[in-house]
Parts: sequence; C-alpha cells; structure tokens
Amino acid sequence: MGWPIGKASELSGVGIETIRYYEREGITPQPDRTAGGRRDYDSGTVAKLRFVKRCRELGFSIAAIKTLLKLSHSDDATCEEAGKIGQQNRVLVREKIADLKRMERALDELVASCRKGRTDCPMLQKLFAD
Amino acid sequence: MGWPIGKASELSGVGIETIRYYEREGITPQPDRTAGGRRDYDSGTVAKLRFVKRCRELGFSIAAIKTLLKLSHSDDATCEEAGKIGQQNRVLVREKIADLKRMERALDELVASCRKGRTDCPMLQKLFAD
DNA sequence: ATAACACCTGTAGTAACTACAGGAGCAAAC
DNA sequence: GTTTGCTCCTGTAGTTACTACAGGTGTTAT
Repeated sequence: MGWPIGKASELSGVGIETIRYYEREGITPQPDRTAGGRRDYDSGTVAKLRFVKRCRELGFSIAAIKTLLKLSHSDDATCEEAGKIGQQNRVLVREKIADLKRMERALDELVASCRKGRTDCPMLQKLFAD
Repeated sequence: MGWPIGKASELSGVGIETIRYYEREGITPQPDRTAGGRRDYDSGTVAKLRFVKRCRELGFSIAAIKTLLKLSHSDDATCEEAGKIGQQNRVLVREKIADLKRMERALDELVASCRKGRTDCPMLQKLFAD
C-alpha cells in the first residue's frame, strides 16, 4: 500500500487532474490499483511526477520530458544526450526572452506618451499607421 | 471592388486561415462579398488586420486587442484607457521575462556538467533528487 | 447507518491558431 | 469553348498542456 492520488499530488506538487493526464498520455507509468479500483502510488512514480514538475518549471516540453525520462532509466551513458536536450531547451528559452524583450522595449515607447485627457492616442495611431 | 483574401493577407501580413479565424471570432468585421460569394476587403478592414498583427507581435491577447479596437473607434478620450491596457500587457511581458530568466539560469547550471562519456548524469540526478 | 469526503471515468473547454477535406469560382491558355 | 490550374469557400479536427466539470462509487468518521 503506497499513497492515494491526493497524497501523490501533495508529495510531487503535481495537481490531481494533471497526474491523471500524465498517466493517460503515457508520460508517467500506470500505478497499481487497490481492491476498490483506486490508484496506489509508490515512491518511484511519485519521484517521476516530481521530475516532470521540475522539468516543466524549466520550460521543457512534454515531448522532451518523455525523452529525458527514458534516458534517465537507460543503462548506456546518456549524459551527453540529456545535456543536448537541456541545451536545446535553453536555446528556446533564450529565443523567448529575446522576443519578449523586443516587445517590452516597443511597449515602453508606445505607452510613454499615453496620458489622461488626450483625445488622440499616439499608441493607437502608431499601431494603425500604414 | 477591393481585394480578395489572398491580397488582404499579403497586405496585412496575417495568414489567410487566420484572417478567417479573426472574422469568425468577431475580432475583425465581416467583409463584403462578391457576386460569387468571395470575401472582398476594403482598406479599412486591411488596416484592422494589420493592427491586430502588430498587437499580437507586442504580446497583446486577442481579448485585449478587441478592447483596443473598440477604443480606437470611439469618440471619447481613450488614450488613458489604451495606455492602461498597454501597461498591463507590459507587466505580463515582464513577468514572462522574469520566469524565463529564472529558467535560463537554472538550465545553465544543470547543463554545465553534462559531458560525453559520463555514465552518471548530474542534471538528471538533480532533477530526480528528493 | 449516514454524512462527508476522496476518488473514479469520460468529456468538454481554454488560447490562438493551423491544417486539412471536399467542393466551387475564376482567369488564361489551347 | 473547354481544360488546366489557381484561389477561394465552408466545416471540422488537430495542436499544447492542462483544467474543469458531471455523474457516479469507494472509504472513513461519527
């Protein structure tokens, strides 16, 4: 007897509905069931849930996490491969940062001249310009 | 006779399927139709499409863009309100940047020690740790 | 025994598109 | 005048990673 889904959720930080979603999607393994048909989690599956949670917080896609989980349970040297996936993700993260910084700078400029009581709006005008 | 959807797409930079989506969603107005039932765009609607495109590039949500479009066609002084929406969006953009920077720093550290030929992987170990 | 709660399955909704399938209009070449 | 090839039409389904029910069952505490 391990833990029911509510406890697994608490221990891993993954929401109950999300745990069932990960199971449906084949990201985490199907846990045992109790006589009454309820999910019964062992520490290994809880660890995998925690792993998925941390990976998501680092911006990894579900597809990448599936690969990382497979790698982490294979015998061959997988450090290089795992590192590559981490680096690829970092590239994506950096691209997103660059995009958002561009947005921030553009917004700074657009918002700067908006003021109470103006009848024209320079921001809207610039966005509408040819 | 204005332009067909393909030309409107070219002029505005919005993809054809996306133009039809914006119309369905009530973001942009329904254009006139030719005798044959094809969409016939005028310069005003093309301008709105370009506006939506620019707003999306600045990170505005579709809901926010709907409001901005309404504001831009109202008579009362809307500069303050528009500016507020811009500022709110900038806050969201900054939050996203902060999140992504946290991810980037964490990834830097995790990826750093990954190397070819290692049988253990410090990255995977850290992600799996209790 | 009953009330309250945790859990079950299955389905639908979210944001903002994107990608078909299957059909019809239209312009130019032959 | 018809055939080729292109653009366009509607309607529906898929994408990502969840989240939120509805309607029902198991378990625990009083």
